Amino acid sequence: MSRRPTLKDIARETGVHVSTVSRALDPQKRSSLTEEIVVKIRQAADRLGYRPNRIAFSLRKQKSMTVGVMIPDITNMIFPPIVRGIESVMEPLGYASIIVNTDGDSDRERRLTETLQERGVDGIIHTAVLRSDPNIVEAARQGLPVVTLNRKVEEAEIPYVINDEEAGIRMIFDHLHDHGHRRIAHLAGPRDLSTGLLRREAFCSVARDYGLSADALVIEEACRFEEEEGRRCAKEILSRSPETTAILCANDRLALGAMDYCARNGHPCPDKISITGFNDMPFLDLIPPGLTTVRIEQFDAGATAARLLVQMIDGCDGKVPRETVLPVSLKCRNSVLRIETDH
Amino acid sequence: MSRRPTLKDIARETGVHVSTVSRALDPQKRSSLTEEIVVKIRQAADRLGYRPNRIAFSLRKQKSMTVGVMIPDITNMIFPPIVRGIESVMEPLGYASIIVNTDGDSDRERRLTETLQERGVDGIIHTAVLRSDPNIVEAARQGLPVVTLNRKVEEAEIPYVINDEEAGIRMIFDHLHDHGHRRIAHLAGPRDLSTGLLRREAFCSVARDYGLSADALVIEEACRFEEEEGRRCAKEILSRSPETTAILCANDRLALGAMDYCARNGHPCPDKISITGFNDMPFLDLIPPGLTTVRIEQFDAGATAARLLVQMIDGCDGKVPRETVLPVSLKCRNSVLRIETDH
DNA sequence: TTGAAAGCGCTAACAT
DNA sequence: ATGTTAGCGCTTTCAA
Repeated sequence: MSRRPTLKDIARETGVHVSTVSRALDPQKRSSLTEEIVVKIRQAADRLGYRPNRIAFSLRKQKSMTVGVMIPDITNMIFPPIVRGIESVMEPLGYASIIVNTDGDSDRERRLTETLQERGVDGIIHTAVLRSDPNIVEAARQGLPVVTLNRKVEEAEIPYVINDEEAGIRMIFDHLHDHGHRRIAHLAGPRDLSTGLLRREAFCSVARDYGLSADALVIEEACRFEEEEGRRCAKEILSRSPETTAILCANDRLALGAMDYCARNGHPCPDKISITGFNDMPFLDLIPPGLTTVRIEQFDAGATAARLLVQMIDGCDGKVPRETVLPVSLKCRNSVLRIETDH
Repeated sequence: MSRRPTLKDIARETGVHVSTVSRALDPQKRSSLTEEIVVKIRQAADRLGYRPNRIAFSLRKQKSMTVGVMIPDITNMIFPPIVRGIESVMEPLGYASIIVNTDGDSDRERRLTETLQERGVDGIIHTAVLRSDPNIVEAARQGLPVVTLNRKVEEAEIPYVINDEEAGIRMIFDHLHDHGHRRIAHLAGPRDLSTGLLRREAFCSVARDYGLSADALVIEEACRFEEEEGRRCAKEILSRSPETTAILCANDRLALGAMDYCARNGHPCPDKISITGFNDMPFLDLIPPGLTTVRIEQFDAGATAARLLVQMIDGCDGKVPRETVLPVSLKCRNSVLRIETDH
């Protein structure tokens, strides 16, 4: 249990200076040394079981090879794939990720941002729910590389990666319309979350394109992206507008809640009402009747954000696109019924 | 975008020595300074927006205030709650966690263990699937604090936190037996995963207690904890032993797969066959008919492991129990039918 | 009560 | 091609 060997130990062992050892162990500068001494040093390093001390490295180079990943809550199933996407590009480059859960709490978020900065992270990937967040913007303004995921950033020159929410809503609206649905209600997400707002706006926009007037639209807004809110809003929609044939939900959990409510109250999906989701979370295949939804490539989103961040860290800020929009796709299961058009 | 202020900057600003600044900012040693100068220093620190450099701190104190968390795969839904449990005790103490995914790959695991050590983690929480893992054991032997989750460790003096698998299997077996089931098959997990083996052994042990001879037991072993394997093994069980009235599965995903197979092949659960799971993963409520399973408190498991690790880091090794067994509970839904006993 | 100086392990500019 | 030296930002003896 003796302490880890350092360059100094290897230097003593091989009778050279520590800087020589440092050079011998650095693939970049190895070339400027005698083959013979390099071999000797590497052997000694192996023999002693030398492992570089990244902390000392970080202090010296002012580079921690660490990035911060801020997410609302890792237990929300959409985030693990994002995290793995980030890891898939960061880890091979030698970066470690410190993942923090903000719980959407802005106070907590501020503290965590500070913590990450104290730890000298080289950059931050900020997977946002809240549409505005001063702390991270401030950090970015101070020169810390930041990339935002899932949120358009107006405040600063922060590059962001988003999914094509608008296209997704359009796809699924088209899909419903193609199946004869004309009375399509929207079970919207919270307006203060970016996805909630974006999808709602997209819904209105698409509906307008189909010639529906804005005030004729049935929209019910959930307070949170949770099943319980899905149930509540489904009830509201059904009572306010009984002729509704389809509910286009802002995400899968709301849709699942809506389905559950409808099933328990004489409107089984899809026979009596069609319901759609957004996200395509895992295990949807196992939940009857099978939710038709919009698939988002979470892993890719994470990987893309990571690649952008690395570019920024490497100082290629100029080449980093301000906006990256990732394609989404329609995932058809069995929650949409083809119905007769009225006329 | 000027660089972050350091102790030296505050020293210059206030006209004192950096060591004085260091003391003034350390709650522990503040007492040995003049009230007046402490105030002056703290004000200057605030004004400059001073944030301590944890990397320099780490190098000096040989303590990174960072722990490594090794898990197989964060996208496996049982792990996020564990991670949050760990975070819930670590973060308030000032520790950050570096989470790494091993994918059950022993080579990857070796590399990641080294990476964590290079980064000077103060300890590691190792959430294992594989029953044996030389790398982490070696690290522990070298004096690195290590706590293992979900796995009994024979190899070394590593403290471990496990769930009471045996009690869980017994509960659910009792439950099935109480409901009249006598022909209970076991859909076992992979034998090389700790939970797979433990639950299988528990099943055999309980069956023996009920007077069933070992060679009469119907056991089918899955190669992986996945739905597809659940389907395959369910088919196998049904064809080998058509009189089976209940399948006790080693985890929820296997149970879900088994349910799916049975439903599609004329044995709907629970009417024709009763099926049980293990873990109580999220969303089980939404999947009909509702899987009866054993609930594991993943969050608590993570928190418990974290508390043990902190104790070890603090040098209280003596007081750390070698074994911690967490209670589990029965979660009844609707996948078990009461049937008539034969006699 | 405060200052001076050393050093954690490493890299890099400069010197030889 | 290798050695010398300084220093990243901090804590901590030892002196005063």
